[in-house]
Amino acid sequence: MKPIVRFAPSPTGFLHVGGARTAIFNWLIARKLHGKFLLRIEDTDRQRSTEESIRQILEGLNWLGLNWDDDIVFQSARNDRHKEVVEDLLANDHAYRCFCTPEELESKRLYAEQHKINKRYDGTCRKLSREQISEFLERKMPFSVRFKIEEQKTEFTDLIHGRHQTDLTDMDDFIIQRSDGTPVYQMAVVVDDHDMGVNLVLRGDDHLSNTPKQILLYKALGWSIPQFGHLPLILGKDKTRLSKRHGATSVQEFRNNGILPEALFNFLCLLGWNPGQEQEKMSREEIIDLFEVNRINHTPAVFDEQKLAWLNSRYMVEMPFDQLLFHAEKWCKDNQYSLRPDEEERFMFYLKIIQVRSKTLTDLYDFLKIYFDSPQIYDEKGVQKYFKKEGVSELLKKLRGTLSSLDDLHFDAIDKLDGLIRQFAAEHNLAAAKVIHPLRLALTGRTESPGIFELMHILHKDKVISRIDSAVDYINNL
RNA sequence: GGCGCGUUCGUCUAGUGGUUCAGGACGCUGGCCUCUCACGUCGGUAACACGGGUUCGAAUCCCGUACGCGCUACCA
Repeated sequence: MKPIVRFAPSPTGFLHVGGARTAIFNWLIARKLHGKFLLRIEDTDRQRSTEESIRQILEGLNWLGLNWDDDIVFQSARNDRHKEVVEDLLANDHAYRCFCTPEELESKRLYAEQHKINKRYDGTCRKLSREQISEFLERKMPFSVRFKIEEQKTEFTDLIHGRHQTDLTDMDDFIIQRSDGTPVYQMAVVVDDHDMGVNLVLRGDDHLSNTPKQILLYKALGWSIPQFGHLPLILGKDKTRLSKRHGATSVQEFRNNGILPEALFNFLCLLGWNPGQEQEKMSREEIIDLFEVNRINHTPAVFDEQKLAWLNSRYMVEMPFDQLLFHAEKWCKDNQYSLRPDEEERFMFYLKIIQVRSKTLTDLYDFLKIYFDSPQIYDEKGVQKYFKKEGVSELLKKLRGTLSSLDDLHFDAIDKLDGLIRQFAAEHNLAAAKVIHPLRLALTGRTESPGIFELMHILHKDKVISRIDSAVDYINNL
């Protein structure tokens, strides 16, 4: 049977990585077995749901490449249908009206808690007579609708956890419709999943204990029960549920931090699922191919940002050049930097040598900035170590003199620059490093960078000279 | 409180009764490379929560304990 799965976020915030992973796993099953991946927005909580959140969630899914099938279902638009099903349940005696007020229930609960007795609903309204009910209805008393539990236990096989039995004897006759006529979550999911044809529900572990209730509803309605699979949660470093205080948790934040979608996708897959092979960096196609629900773990996994960073760096390094160029050009355009035709070749070369040093897109952009702009600030430690040394200003000035007397063509050959700097150092009785380090700081503002001779070639004569000048000024003003 | 889920290196995990004094990856760490950084490369580090069983034999099966998490709402 082809799986029809769904992702059903409630639009009360950004797309969380936990939600994203749930979406990914669902998407993978659908794509692997040529089923459908549906999207439903659970916006019944009108207070907390926002348009902006919906936008963010869709954007996050798109960014991760999780395309959905069919039209998006908005739960709030299905109120009438939910009511209709509740009416059926009422008519078939699978549910009953409860006229207890929230206040009454609350005080009963409190009492039960204090006296350490079972605090489940006492079933007052379950025993109401026909006459009482019509009387209450006539008096227009508000009521909620409760599901009548009649079975002793339910049983189902969870795709991830295996056989799962629940003793129903101490479960409440749970509410399925609020007194304002809106359905409660348990009711809405069942109706929507059924109507959407969902036959496999893969969701977070936190719904595991709710599943028996839903199964009861399916049975009462005479609907076929989907398969269920419950994914372990994602935890933060301190092993508690991943939340804002653990740092970045929304897909959007990772995007802003220069993480590539394919890296986050790949990483999230590895959280709780094992491909059954040692290779961990996998393309979307490979993952679809290897994905198996029965290789999903049942242990909660800690979100390891360092490993994500590593994976991302692999994606950066192995990125095809045209893609790298695409990102670079987009950045240039966004920041209004442009190249003269004679610069292009050197710029491409620069891209290649900064690629291996960029662990994120942000790193890449930082390197690009070095190409276009003279250093605005110099690394503080570098200044201490190289600029505050005796005679550095004079040394750079002399170097500037030597370089400025060179022909432009000299900057086209990296090995010539190499020879020149080493010779210059030798003439001043210095180790080459003594010249290279201050020069690097002058050209980039940093203590680390790609090879200095490559850099001189890339920046070419004009930029090299003017940056040395700025550095000399800076040193003289120290 | 009740019910449920879970527990292999710091982290992600492999492992489904013997071929494992537990394999891979990230991290950390030592060397090499070197103008710095990164990459690369060769090494190192470190785990079956605890206690009982079952068995010739247990990380693997069973039972307790501890710890963590979830549900127990007219939240989703």
